[in-house]
Amino acid sequence: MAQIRTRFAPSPTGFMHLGVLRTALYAWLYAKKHNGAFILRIEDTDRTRYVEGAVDVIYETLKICGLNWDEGPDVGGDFAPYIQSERRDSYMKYALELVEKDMAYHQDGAIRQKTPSVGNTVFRDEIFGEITVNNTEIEDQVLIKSDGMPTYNFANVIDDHLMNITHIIRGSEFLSSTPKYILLYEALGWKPPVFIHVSPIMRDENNKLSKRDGDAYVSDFIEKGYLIEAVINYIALLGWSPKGENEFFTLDELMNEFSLDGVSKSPAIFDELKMRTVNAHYIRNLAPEKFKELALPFIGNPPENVDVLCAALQPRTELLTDIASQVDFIEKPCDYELDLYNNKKMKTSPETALVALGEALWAIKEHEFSRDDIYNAFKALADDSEVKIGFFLYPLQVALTGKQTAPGGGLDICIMLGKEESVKRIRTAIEKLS
RNA sequence: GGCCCGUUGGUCAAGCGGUUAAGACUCCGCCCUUUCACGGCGGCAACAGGAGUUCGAGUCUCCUACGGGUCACCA
Repeated sequence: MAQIRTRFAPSPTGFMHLGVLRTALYAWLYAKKHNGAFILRIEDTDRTRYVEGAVDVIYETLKICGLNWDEGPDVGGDFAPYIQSERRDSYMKYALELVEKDMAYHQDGAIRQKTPSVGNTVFRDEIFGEITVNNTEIEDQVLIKSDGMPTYNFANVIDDHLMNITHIIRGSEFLSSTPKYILLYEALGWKPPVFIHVSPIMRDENNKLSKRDGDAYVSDFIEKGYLIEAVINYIALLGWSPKGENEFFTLDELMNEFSLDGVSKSPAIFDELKMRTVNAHYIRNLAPEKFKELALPFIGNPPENVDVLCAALQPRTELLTDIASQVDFIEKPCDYELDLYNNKKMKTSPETALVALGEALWAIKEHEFSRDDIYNAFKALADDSEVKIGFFLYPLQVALTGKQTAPGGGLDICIMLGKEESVKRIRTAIEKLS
């Protein structure tokens, strides 16, 4: 059997939409799963929409996603060029061939295909099954516009055939125009490729996820602190479901798992909350060094023991961008009211805090500066006075951070900040309480 | 409006004639615990509606409703 060849054919608009990325992903997965080739072709027949640098955005996005292409404008290939505006001559040739065969005609400077007015056009879509359309529904379509450029549909058919594309994976908005494609393949005497239409990603029940919503671009999500692997994983599952229970996949795993029969027919509503939790999962599973590398830019001036900080931050980070608000105490404790020392569960108050902090000072000074040693000191203290250890550690947290919730308990923060800084902050807190 | 397609919890979804109708996210409890998280355990919650076919229908057929797509010399 011939090699499977899929293609991704975006128009260079300057941005990569999530839905577009998913289509590219499916095309890539399908090709790679079957040891096929993934072709990148730029569809720029509409010169009025040309945007400077837009092609680079496409390259960059595919690269960070790991969707490598086997043929394309930059890497070349046996069927170059891969930019439609550079392929102009071939389109006219086939259009004229159809005119020659009396299957198309000139009109107002354009060339239109003659389409039958009786009978049905039937085709099969791998997702939707067999679809039948009455030919009376199909108008004579324009092949070449009066400016000499091919229409999108015509260029597509020609290019896909010339590039030996075997499977066309694209958005379901093309389902309705597929009969036109079929008619064109028939007129040209070519074998149509396999059609695979994928339903759109929706913002809500009524609207597609779109540029107007402001945050539908891949770049938006990266800026928000998403890991690209998480984005890929999430959108892969939007509209496709794997066989087993596992919902987390690397690109390679997706490639192995991917199968057309798991692709759903109905549109899927995008849920950022869920994508966020997928992202959180990816962040938690990062190697500590990797997390540190990604987190550092968001931390500012790191504390004495940055590794402890990162270890505390990692399970508390869903998006890289929510690190900043968690580390605002590192430079100096946040401003706080004495009331913050009141905690019902810990049975603490400003008064008890004063005592607890005095003990904390002792515990830190008299013991090895390690988490375990200081913990044991507090534990003994707590057991002696028959209180929970939080009786000592919660006030410590407040003194060190000025915050009710922190990435780690009092002791963790203490270790993060280091002995000297901790002692300094505890002293300041004691003054404030006195 | 014509044509094409779709419809399982709030969301993603499994299911492909016989199930107590999976799982994940959200939400709510409980446990763990020095806060908050992580983690563990448990819970709430669905076959759009109506006719058929069948011993039996979420699964097949038809109708209705709702939703999407498309009807360009845009892509």
